[in-house]
Amino acid sequence: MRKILVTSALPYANGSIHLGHLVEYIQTDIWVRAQRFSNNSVHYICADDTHGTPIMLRAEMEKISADELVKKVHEEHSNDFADFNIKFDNFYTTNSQENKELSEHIYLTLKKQNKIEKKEIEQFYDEEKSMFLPDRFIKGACPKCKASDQYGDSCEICGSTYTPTDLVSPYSVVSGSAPIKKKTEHYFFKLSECSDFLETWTQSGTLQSEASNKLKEWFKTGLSDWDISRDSPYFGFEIPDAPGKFFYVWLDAPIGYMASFKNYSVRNKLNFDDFWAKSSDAELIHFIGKDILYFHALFWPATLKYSNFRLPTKIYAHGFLTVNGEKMSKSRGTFITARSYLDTIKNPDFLRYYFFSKLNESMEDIDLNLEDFESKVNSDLVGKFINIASRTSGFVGKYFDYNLMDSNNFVSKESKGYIKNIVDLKDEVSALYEDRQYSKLARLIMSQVELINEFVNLKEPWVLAKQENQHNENSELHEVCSTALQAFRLISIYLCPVFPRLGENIQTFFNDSFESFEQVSSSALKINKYEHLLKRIEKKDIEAMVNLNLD
RNA sequence: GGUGAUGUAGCUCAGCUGGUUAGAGCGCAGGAUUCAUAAUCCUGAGGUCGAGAGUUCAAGUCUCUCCAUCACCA
Repeated sequence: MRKILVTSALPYANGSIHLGHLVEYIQTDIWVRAQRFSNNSVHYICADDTHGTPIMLRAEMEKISADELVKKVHEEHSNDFADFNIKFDNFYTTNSQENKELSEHIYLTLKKQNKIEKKEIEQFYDEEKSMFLPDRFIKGACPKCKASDQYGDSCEICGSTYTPTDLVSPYSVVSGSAPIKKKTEHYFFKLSECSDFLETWTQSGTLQSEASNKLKEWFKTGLSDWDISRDSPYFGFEIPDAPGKFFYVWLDAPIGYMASFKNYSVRNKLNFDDFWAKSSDAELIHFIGKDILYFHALFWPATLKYSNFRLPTKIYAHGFLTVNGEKMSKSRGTFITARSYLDTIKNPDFLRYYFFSKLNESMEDIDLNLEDFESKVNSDLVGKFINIASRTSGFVGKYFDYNLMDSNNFVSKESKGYIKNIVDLKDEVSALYEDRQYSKLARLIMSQVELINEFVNLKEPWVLAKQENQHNENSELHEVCSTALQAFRLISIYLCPVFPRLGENIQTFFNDSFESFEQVSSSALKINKYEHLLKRIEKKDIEAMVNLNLD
């Protein structure tokens, strides 16, 4: 049995969860559930990422303290995740005592290892607010195309990139005043000294090959040292022995994985070191978006290594979500929040299945086409999959008092064959989950579903049912319906990690509890009266969802 | 500007190390059926595999150039 610690990236406490976020949480949650169905021991950890200037300023705008804001958002995020059946073992916060202690410990160890140095740098400063400004908080006209109100790092209109100094008449987003340049002392993690280690490590099979290739490019230009401090005022942890200096949010964010686990391990009597010490034999697997590969594949392993912790076993990066083929957009109503989906479409399983049917192991972007979403999900899930149970269970109730034939007692070669084929898929199914080849798995399983419907059409149980002698147990009618329903059960076991809510309904229907892929070697002996397991998506609900997200 | 990726039927996507008439699902057209949430099954129409050139007996699959989209970097 493998011992696995899994993380999803920490959502920033500055905004609501949207469908783009959910690609990752759904991908990870399916993976975690599937691992449990493969009888491995998994701990699934996450937290809110709570520090930094944007949080500080937003709290100010809302006239509450940063702590209050972070608490409020944590509750919102927790509810969103819970309602999508993203089942973290711990959803914690980086604004915690555990995280503070671990961050300090790691920093001090790095310092002892001579990996920290102080350098004087020049930064933009807002005199009116008495604070240093990140690039994103300086706006002005683009030097190239003169578009107004562009950010300090790049122009959204013409796409050119530059530094804030290049802007025409720059101003601080915070106060509106013109920023000045000011010198200050910052702390740096000497990443340049870690090049050799990182270059080897990133090519060692921990990353997808695409990701390794991407990183090669960064090594070509050479790694520069990493600025890990920010000046007061800043919402975060103050650096030990450095009054007025705080850890940059990206230092303590990944440490939040450890902190969340620490908090969880204490409550669940697990040994922290079993998972984080250098000698740990547990796997550590990070699911992330490709946009933060840089942090997870360079800064994070370097941080861990030189503070004497274990390194990640795998880093799995996924692509972005587009909606109807385009970047999510507020003006088109395609910047869809998790909550608006839940309020209109209600059932999280639809989105979970849709993402499942499109995700693979690569970093390619995936597209949510809303029309495709509606027809595909209705057709696959309701039209084909659920239909198997819906079209056969009536006969079983009416003529056989809800009793099913045990698959082992099937006499026809066909029935035996269908069941055996599905049972034999077990290893392939669990391997496809493991490798995150979800879309391939979806096709594999749907092809089985189609075979069963085909079989039912061919055997015409409704014709058999007209014959009196078919109403006895173990008749052909009984065997045909039992074959379909046993197959339906097996497929449900395979897909249970994908749609937990539908899975619940199916388990109730069979009076069974699905926990492991091993259960495909058993049969169900009785069903309950069939009630609709799933209600289809309606076009008007999708429209309502889009409308809710229009600016 | 540099780097990486993507570009296959109306839509969403498969096509491993190059090898018979390029596949699936959805959608569409026609038919079968009525057990089932107008669900299911069969048949069919639809593609110069982004464009051009090259290597090869043979290229969607390799090489080069170009175009488009996306991301990252200075």
